[in-house]
Amino acid sequence: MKFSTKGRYGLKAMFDLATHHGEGPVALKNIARRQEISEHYLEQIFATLRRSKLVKSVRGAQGGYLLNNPPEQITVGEIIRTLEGPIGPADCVVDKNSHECLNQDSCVTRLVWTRIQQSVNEVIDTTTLADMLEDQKRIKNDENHMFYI
Amino acid sequence: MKFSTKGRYGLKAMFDLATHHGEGPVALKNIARRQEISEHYLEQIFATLRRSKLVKSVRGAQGGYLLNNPPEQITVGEIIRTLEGPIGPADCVVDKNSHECLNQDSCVTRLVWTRIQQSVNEVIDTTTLADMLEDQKRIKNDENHMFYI
DNA sequence: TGAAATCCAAGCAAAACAGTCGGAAATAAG
DNA sequence: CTTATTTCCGACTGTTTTGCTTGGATTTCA
Repeated sequence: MKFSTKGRYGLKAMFDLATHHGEGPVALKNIARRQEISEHYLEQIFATLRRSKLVKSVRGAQGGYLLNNPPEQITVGEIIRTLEGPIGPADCVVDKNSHECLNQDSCVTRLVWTRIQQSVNEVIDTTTLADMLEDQKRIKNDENHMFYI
Repeated sequence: MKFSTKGRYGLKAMFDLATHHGEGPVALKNIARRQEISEHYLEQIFATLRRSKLVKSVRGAQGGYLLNNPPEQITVGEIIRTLEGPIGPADCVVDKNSHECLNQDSCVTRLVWTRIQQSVNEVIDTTTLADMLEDQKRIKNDENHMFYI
């Protein structure tokens, strides 16, 4: 029940991009340094993000990546699903044609998986990069950083 | 972001046990047949469940497993955490001493992971096996089974 | 005594994970 | 025009996790 590094690094990197939104292209090298992620590995992640139109790239010297939409219009859910695939605790709630639910009894456990899936969706689909920028402001203003523990 | 077969089979098996609560020991062979799970693999799962006192065993012929507490007192969360370990989308919200959060910026993404974790906890910690038995009654009463789709 | 069950320890193939490596192509700056 | 910078692309690889299987030992009821 954990996300892989693709999803975790990807969200960090997208948030990094959001903090530099409006300042022109950001080079992977800088994101990699700030977030302590292998640059080559980040390349793979950004290839996926670019193909799904969450970012756009500028090639060549002084190039880099930019958000393809303002932070208000990019949800955590879009980022994570792009990098992790569809979210759900079991195949039978992700893939309609799963063969795990032949038994009628198992439909009840499926109900549990569905509830988990929906509660995760609720969080990730209602949180945008702009919301995260707001969160960061609040964290920065609170000197002892206690409220989020 | 998926549970492994241990968690998924484990919940199915525990629900199976719950449906036979009060009828004496249930043999793994029967659970395995009903839920279409390898019997030997189920053994491993039940070894874990037994060590964490969610079930008790009766050895020998006519033996089997029983819930160690009534279905009202066993939550989905207990079962899943026993079999999957602590739940959370990233190490930094599961393991306090994780080294992933050195950068202050990353605390914001951590806030997202925490919200996901809490919303999953809310579901699994408030659902008991007794709730699932109730769900099954509702499903059985609804002939066309449409409400849970 | 024997069948039915849990208990226990190992082993193992396949898949997923988390990268690395080497170079090609594009572009801005000097 | 050249060079440094940067994205782009594809292949490869070691490690870990997953999802079992196998083979037996032990307990207990009939």
